[in-house]
Amino acid sequence: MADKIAHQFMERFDLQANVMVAECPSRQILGHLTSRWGVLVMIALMTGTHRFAALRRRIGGVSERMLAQTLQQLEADGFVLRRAFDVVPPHVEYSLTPLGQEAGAHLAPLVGWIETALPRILRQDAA
Amino acid sequence: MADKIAHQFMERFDLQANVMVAECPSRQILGHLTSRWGVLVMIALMTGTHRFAALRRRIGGVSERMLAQTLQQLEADGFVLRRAFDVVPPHVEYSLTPLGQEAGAHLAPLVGWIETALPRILRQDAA
DNA sequence: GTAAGAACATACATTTTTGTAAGTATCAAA
DNA sequence: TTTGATACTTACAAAAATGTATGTTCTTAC
Repeated sequence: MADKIAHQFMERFDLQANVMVAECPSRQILGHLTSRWGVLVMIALMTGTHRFAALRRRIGGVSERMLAQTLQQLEADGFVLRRAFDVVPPHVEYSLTPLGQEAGAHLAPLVGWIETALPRILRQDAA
Repeated sequence: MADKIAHQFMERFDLQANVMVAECPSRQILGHLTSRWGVLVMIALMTGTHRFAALRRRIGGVSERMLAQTLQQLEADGFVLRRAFDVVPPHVEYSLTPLGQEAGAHLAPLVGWIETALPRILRQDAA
């Protein structure tokens, strides 16, 4: 699917990926990582393994549909690891892969900065 | 407008903003900064002042409409400074405000990491 | 004199994203 | 026995994002 296409471009961008180029696969990865729920899922998983319902409770406002979709995307990119136990009721654990932790290590500071800078940012708005 | 509402919530989140809370204004800021074109505009402006057309050429795939819209949003948040010279044809320069540079300082590493890690990320996909 | 460039605004159409509601299977608690 | 919890999926609908095309206004280059 879309993955095969990415690999074709990959050969051209292997030497130097560039997000400024529309066709560069890095664009899509950036998109997944900075998607509305993607960032929050990554941040939430930075604090350790979580189950689906736990993530949903932690991330205010996500619908089940969006959470599932986002997790699948991040899993496909290799950022999230999904471990399912074959029991009933179902038990599934989500965590970050080593690659995901690297990404998270860059997302966390950004989010952290926004949270602490928020008062300054909002004050600026009025000006 | 929406700004006034943000300030109302602000009082509650002034002590500690939290992106995990749906109503926290930090969510919107995060959204602007990580929007499809927002990230790229910020990154582009990290390298200095640019004119509208220059930004458009630099950021592959942006339409005039989206670039203008994104720039206005970032300007409203206080991340981007717009300087217009009253000449004809029009001359407008965009740059990052101090606040914008702080934000950019966190976005750049993220994007940089994605670009260098891309080969690893894409290989992971196949697995 | 006609085309091109500058930095957008605006209307309209389409695409993408997101939400809502309901369904699935099984077990434990009330 | 009805409800709740678990982790989803699917269909349908509404909302949001994005693209395309056109217009503006004046000047310079061809």
